Amino acid sequence: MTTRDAVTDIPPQYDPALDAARYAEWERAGLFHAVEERSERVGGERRPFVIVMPPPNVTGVLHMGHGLNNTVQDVLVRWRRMCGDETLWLPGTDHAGIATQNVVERQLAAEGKTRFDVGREAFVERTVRFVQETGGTILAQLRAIGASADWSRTAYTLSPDLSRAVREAFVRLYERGLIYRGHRVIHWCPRCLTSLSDEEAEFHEQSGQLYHIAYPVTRVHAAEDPRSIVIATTRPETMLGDVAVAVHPDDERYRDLVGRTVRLPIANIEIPIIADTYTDPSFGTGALKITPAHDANDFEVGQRHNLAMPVVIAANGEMGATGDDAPRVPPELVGLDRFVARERIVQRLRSLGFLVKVEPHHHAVRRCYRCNTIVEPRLSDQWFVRMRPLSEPALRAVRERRIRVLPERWEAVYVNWLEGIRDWNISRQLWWGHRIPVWYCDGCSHVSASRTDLTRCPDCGGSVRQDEDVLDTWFSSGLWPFSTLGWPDTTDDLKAFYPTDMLVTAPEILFFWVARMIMLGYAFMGETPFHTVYLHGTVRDTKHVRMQKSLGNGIDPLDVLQLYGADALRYTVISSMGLGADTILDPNDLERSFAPGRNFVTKLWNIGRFLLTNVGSESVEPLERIAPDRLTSSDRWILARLDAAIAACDAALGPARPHDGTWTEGELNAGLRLNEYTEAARTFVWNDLADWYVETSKVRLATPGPDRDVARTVLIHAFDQALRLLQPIVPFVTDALWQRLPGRAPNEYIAVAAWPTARRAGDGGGDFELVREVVTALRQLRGEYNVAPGRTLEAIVVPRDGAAGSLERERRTIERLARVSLQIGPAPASHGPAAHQVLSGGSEVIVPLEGVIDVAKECARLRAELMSLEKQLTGLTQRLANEQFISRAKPEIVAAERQKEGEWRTRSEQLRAKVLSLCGA
RNA sequence: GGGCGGAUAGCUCAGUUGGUUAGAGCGCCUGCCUUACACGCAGGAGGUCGUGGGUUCGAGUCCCUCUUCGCCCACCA
Repeated sequence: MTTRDAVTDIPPQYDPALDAARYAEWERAGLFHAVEERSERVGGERRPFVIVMPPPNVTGVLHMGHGLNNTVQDVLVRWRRMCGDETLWLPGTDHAGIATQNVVERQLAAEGKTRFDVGREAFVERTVRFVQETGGTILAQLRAIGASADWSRTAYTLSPDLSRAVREAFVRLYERGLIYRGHRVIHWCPRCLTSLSDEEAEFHEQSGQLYHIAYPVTRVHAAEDPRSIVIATTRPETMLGDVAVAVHPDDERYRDLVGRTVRLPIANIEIPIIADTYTDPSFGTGALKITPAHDANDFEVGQRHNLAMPVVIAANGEMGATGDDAPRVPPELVGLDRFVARERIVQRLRSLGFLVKVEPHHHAVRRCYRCNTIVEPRLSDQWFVRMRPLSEPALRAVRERRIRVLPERWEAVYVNWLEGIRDWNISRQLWWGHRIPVWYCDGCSHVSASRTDLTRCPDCGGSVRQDEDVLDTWFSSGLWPFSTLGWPDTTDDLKAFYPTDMLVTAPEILFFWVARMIMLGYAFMGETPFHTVYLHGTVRDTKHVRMQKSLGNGIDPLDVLQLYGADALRYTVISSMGLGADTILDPNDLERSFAPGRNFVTKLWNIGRFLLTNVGSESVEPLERIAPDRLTSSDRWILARLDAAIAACDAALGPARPHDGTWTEGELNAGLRLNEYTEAARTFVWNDLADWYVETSKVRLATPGPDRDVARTVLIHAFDQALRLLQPIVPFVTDALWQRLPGRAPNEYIAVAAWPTARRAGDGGGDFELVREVVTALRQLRGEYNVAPGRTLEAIVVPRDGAAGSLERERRTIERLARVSLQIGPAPASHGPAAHQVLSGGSEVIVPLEGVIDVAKECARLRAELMSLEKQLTGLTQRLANEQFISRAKPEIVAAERQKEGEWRTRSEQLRAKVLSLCGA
């Protein structure tokens, strides 16, 4: 905004429709562009401050979760930018393997096709096109909420650069022996047709049935009594894949049966009874069916006992077996969905008499985190990352305080997870993602992991084929803090900006993403990727249900922008940002949720409106040139309040980084209290600046003379500083106002203006507190006696020692704010019925109200006040008489209590005298 | 099954190491369009800090019990 509108043209509300143009101007001015040479790590002058944005899914659209996450980051980044750091907020998107593939597959399904109908190459091409069409959406939406990211560095996990980093990372881990191919039971999604990591297979509680099934023991000779072993299972369909029944070796009930066999019903084959300590004798019947191909634990038992591992459920979740195992699945069950088959098998068992009983059973089943399908444990070949060696430095980093996790309680969760970490299945049977850079030789069966595409076997020169699978999408996001800066090359960006500083995200991806970034950061960079992990809460509705599009309880941030503007959205989100606290918003009442933000923006706007119309266009002296003795008590007061507000904001935002790479005890949990920061800035602007200082200044601004200039200077200074304090939260309205302040050059932007520092000068304006007390007391009396607003009262203030002068100087302010005609001095010898108010310092306010005052009412009011005060005083006196308190409480607390007691006593005596004179006994 | 967090005004939440008469926003009541703002101003009502016990001179704050809501983790079929 280079033109300054005539003040009369300023509308009474800020118009958020102008936000987009304003943002475009910021971007044009390059305000958010970080310059690597300025980083002190490469010889520059500035400390770097870097946040890498958690990349949203490339085809995603903005929801409130993004809104919250990115607003938090933007506030931090804007704060540090004003503090003079070379600030980089690095944005980007994630190709989001399964998620994106599922979207495109749904499109295909609408055309009646599957991905197999179109083929791998065409499918990937189509997905690339889809990403090109929709990929920019969410980044544009982030601009709309004001995100001050460095868009020139926008990254994408599937870009050529980052894909090179992914391949490099894979090969290095492979070469270090940390990646291996394993044959084992993994989580399989029969809908997505891919394996999943432990984290991607989420537990969901559900009620089901526990089926008790009798497996008849094979008789040794015809005369033997028929016996059977009863096993319990929640998944009867897997029994077709059973290869044994296991009992505990010490279990007396079955000791004689170990080594014999049972006949598996339906499949009608003989399987052995084995002893294994994995079996818990106290659960159910103490006998356990072993299905190595369809249960991870059974797999281990199977390995120990060298058992066969027949697969009886196909990849798509339908019953079926191949080869020698084919006879296990009866023809009528082949091709049935696993859950249909379950019912059939149960019916069959019942009719055959093998079903002993069915019990209701509550348990947790794993579901695919992308499509919610119940995951099927499945035996297959997958690539794994050996995690133990990687987890050690990641654990040490937190234990040795090179990384802090806020809120602190998540640190224990992080540690607990890393301590029990298991190998990470990184291969996915998908088409959308980074193809695994491994080639198999057709001739010599040599396996090569390669940085470049191979066409010939490096060993024998034979033809090769690349592994069909792609990598877990979280593998590439795990490299994000350095892959986005140019790794594996040693780029200037990497030197200037790695390690980054803070990582801001939701706790739900602590394991998926944060922990892996830390592990991979150490693995490849030898250093932590960031020193602070800030985990914020979740956006929920008023029933505390997580906001989700699919649940229909979401709020579209774009609706909020439209109705109330980006600043209102940001203010609302940040002001409720208690450390780790969830944000509750009402999707059915946007007004209620976002009005506070909008109201605050309007208030700020109108302070500016007043100021610009009243300060005038003449130049304003800078505060430094105003001699201290020209400042009034109100000036000194507001400047002291400003200092306090700055200190409170600084304390709430906290240290930006640890001093020497390690967090001290005191700093570990300090800062990032965004709600406290917001509140400190808000109360200053609204309750101090607007309610008192602006009101006080009105008289001075209307009176020509040297004091008018002082008022103009202090007003402009205080407002300027307040805007700076608020810029990170409400960047649009503060920018609009700040640019219009007198003396501002056209190309100055508050986003890169200096963060305020306290002046710590002057006496703090304590005198003005008495003025405020007098005004408040008079207003209360007006209210108490229902004095008509238009009526000017006569009022007498009897000042405490030495207070007369400052009261006299603020006479017109008091008269205006309280609508009184003021007399300052000793109490008149006599006056008619009057209302009295005794103030804290011993000053007294007397309002004679002939004809209006009700003596009885005033007596009642005074008596009530006296009683209340004396009650408090009694308590206080008792406390001060208590030797235990005197000896054990901190001296400063005792001193404060003593002083308070003195004040209260004086006040109580004065009140008592008033009561006696006005009301008699 | 293990662990963690919340329960404070009608609603949504602050309340740092125990120490003034427990605060804010919204809502509510009364009165005001007082020429920056009715998205506002002034005044006001409203809380036995979930329950029961304990430690302490003193507890919303520390300890234990219970109730309740939520979250994370987990190979008991």
